[in-house]
Amino acid sequence: MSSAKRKPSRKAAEPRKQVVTTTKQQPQQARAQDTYELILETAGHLLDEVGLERLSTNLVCRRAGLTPPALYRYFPNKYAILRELGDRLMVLQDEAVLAWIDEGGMNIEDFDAAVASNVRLQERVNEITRQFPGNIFVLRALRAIPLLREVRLASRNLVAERIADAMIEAGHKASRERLIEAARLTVELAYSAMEMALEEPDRDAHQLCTDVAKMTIGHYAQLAD
Amino acid sequence: MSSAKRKPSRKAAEPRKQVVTTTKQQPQQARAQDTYELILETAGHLLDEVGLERLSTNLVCRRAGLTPPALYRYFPNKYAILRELGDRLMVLQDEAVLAWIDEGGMNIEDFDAAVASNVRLQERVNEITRQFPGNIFVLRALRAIPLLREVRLASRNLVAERIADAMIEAGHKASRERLIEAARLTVELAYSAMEMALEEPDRDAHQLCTDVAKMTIGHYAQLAD
DNA sequence: TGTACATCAGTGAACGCGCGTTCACTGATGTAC
DNA sequence: TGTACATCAGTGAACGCGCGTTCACTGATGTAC
Repeated sequence: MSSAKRKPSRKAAEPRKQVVTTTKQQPQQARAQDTYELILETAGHLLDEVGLERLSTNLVCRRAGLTPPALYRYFPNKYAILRELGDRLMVLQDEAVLAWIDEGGMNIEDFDAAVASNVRLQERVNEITRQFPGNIFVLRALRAIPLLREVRLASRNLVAERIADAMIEAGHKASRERLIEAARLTVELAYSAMEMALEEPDRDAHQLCTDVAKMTIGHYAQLAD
Repeated sequence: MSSAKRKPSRKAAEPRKQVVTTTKQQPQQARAQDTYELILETAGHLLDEVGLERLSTNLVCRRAGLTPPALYRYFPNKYAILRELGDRLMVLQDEAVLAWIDEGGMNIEDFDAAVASNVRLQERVNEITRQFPGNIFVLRALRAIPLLREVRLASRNLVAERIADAMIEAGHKASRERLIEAARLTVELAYSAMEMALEEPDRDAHQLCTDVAKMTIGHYAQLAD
């Protein structure tokens, strides 16, 4: 579809947005999967080294020992790579949250115990993120690049809905809409704290998680009037 | 200094970081100030149109009706422009917060009244930001570009300290360090909510501010044990 | 189990473009006397 | 109040570079019989 549309090739230096298809092309056969992974891994490490702005497809190729057409076969541009990285990080985080809910992480009456449970979740998610190559830069890209924002928002909204549903099951009185809205905000708060912990490592991460947990649990409690 | 170091011009494609001096050059004489402002204004509007990634010095020049050396006289690169824009937005926001503190916005005992006061501040800051050209993109740049992060953090830390001091004056028992730490988190929460309101305009902004205010005031109250 | 062939995966080399940056210059603004 | 000169502000044109992208091709992997 994108290749078909590219043919006409207007000569005018048009201001049109040239909507970048972030969907990647044909993925696999045995060794192809390896290079696909190699590209992602290389990009992640390059992010840590040169940052978001200086990452380019050519640079990834050089570093991965590939020629551009090889990369091109799987990713139409650097945003497609970032999108895949962002997708994967979000999925990992989401899984941790959903597992925590399934384990009953939210079925706790006592305030302090609920806070402690929430802290455990945050620290688990933070650890997962810390081990992900290019973590901070991927998170920044998810905020800064319009095409990737939807990945972030989709993840946040999914998690917020599940949290809301779990609260309803636990007998919370507020409406589902209201709970989702509240959960979105608390998830954003957790994101912020995670980025703070990653970007300012001299900060007391445990204290940060505890504060976030107290604000979160307190907010849900307050919502029950 | 940077020009002196540039002379040797190694032929090797070095991986050295070439530290980008974001400090701008000589600013003013009568009309020069106008072009300086024109550059910033043009950049702000271009951000809204093409986004952060496609903004370039050449593009700003074309749009502003200037030749590259004219821009170059004041800004060594596009990051310097973004830095100045970010600086200005942060200063505007900070002034609003400090004015609110001076007006006694924090000297309120009653929970609901304190929440209402906090909401008023947030809405004032949001309005200031909304009127700033390129607002969302400037905020994203402040998160995504390493050189600009310090601008954001400096603003956040300044505001957090003032809030902590105001709380101490109002008789809060916790230590200054602890209060600053808490304030940093609540300021980040306010940033997040502001970005949410800007990026997802169909959201109920007033409700969002109220939730943030409740979490914030609740957190400080809880800190007093 | 081996050969013949189709499809998949990656190469080597090159392209046009816009970016950042610089050159030597002209025109505008201010100032000394 | 007017001229002469220094400094400031901006022009026009060009450069090298790396980026995104594409071409026609070779080599690897799987499959039919």
